[in-house]
Amino acid sequence: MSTERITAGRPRSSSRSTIEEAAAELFLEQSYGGTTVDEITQRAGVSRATFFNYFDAKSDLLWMDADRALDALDARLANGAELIDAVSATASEIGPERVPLAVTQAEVMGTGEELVSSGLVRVGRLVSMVRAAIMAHPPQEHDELVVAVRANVLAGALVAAWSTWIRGGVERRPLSRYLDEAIALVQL
Amino acid sequence: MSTERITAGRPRSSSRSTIEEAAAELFLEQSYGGTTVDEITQRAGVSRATFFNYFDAKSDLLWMDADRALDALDARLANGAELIDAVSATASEIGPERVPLAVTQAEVMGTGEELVSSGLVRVGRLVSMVRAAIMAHPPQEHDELVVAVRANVLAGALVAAWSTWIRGGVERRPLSRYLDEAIALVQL
DNA sequence: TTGATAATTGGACTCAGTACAAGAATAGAT
DNA sequence: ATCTATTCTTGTACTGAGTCCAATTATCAA
Repeated sequence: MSTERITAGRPRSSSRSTIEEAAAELFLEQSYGGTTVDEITQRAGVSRATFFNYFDAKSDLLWMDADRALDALDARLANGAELIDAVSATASEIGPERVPLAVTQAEVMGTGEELVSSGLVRVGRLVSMVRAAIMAHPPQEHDELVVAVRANVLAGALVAAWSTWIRGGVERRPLSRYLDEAIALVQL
Repeated sequence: MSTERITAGRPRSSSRSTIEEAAAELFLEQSYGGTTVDEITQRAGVSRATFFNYFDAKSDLLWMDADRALDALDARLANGAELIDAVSATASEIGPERVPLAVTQAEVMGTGEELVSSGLVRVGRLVSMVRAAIMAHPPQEHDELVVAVRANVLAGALVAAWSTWIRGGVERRPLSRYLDEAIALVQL
């Protein structure tokens, strides 16, 4: 993946996963907003500076699962996979337990501004990826507006599928069902 | 609008517009990221606390035009207007000069995380409004996924139109042309 | 003049995120 | 074993956004 060690040097301790676990615990106990980075690193037995070696922002902790999925999608697209195929393949790796902390937190603490905006950052990333994929497979379309609309529409459908799947609760169908249905709705 | 005075009390001085103007100047001189709230309020001749009486966040200053447009759209929808009509009417009020500071700032300082996320917050607001409007005029559709897809798709088309219009530069056509075209692309 | 109301202000505070230099742990080479 | 390059880790100091609140000030109405 991204964090592959190449040469020698001081090896990473298990800091990353330790931090993730400490954060998950604390968020359950105190909620996201009620937990400081200091508390997380203290429980993880790690210095505060180390936290920012591993995460760009506290809100990254809410979206680790989503980010990993987006990374996987990105990798497939970089390999030249067709967009819809790449989406399907990535979705098939997302089991029912892969509900981002952000969602459980939203239920507990309402939809804070930070929660919304950090989540929308991921949507923005998805839109960028979709647009790049569309432009890489140009079905003779170069009109700026048409490309922009297609990218936003497709990304919007994917997000709708994903969020509906999330809200489906325990008895929901697999994510791929929702995706197929959503994509069918926007295929002209 | 929203800030109509009803009863007595100390009247607002011209703080809001003074702050907006000071901020616009400073952003041009120093860029958004290079300007602190302190500097803005100092130039505006106003206390720092007053700034946060008028704005929830520094990034609000980047999106004042967009927020006003969204307010106008919201008001029309609250009055029961049809979604497409409300969008058209609102768009007709947006002249070629109504390019948010965010866009000019993006050209200067690249697409910073804060710029992206604050902008996407507006997209989120638009999606919410579109979804509410769709559910208020139910063409017998109650399936959660279908509603979510429609809302995201339509909002995505609107955003695509708007951002393409923005990027069109000086010689662009009126915003309503872009919107009509984008909406036509997603009308089934 | 008096009172109610609401804007403004200063000041202290919390916390996320940045910057950087010093220290610690490893692999590989000599 | 020792040295060296590499890279993770940590302490520390700092900036700046956003919150909170009590005190002050400007206006309207009675």
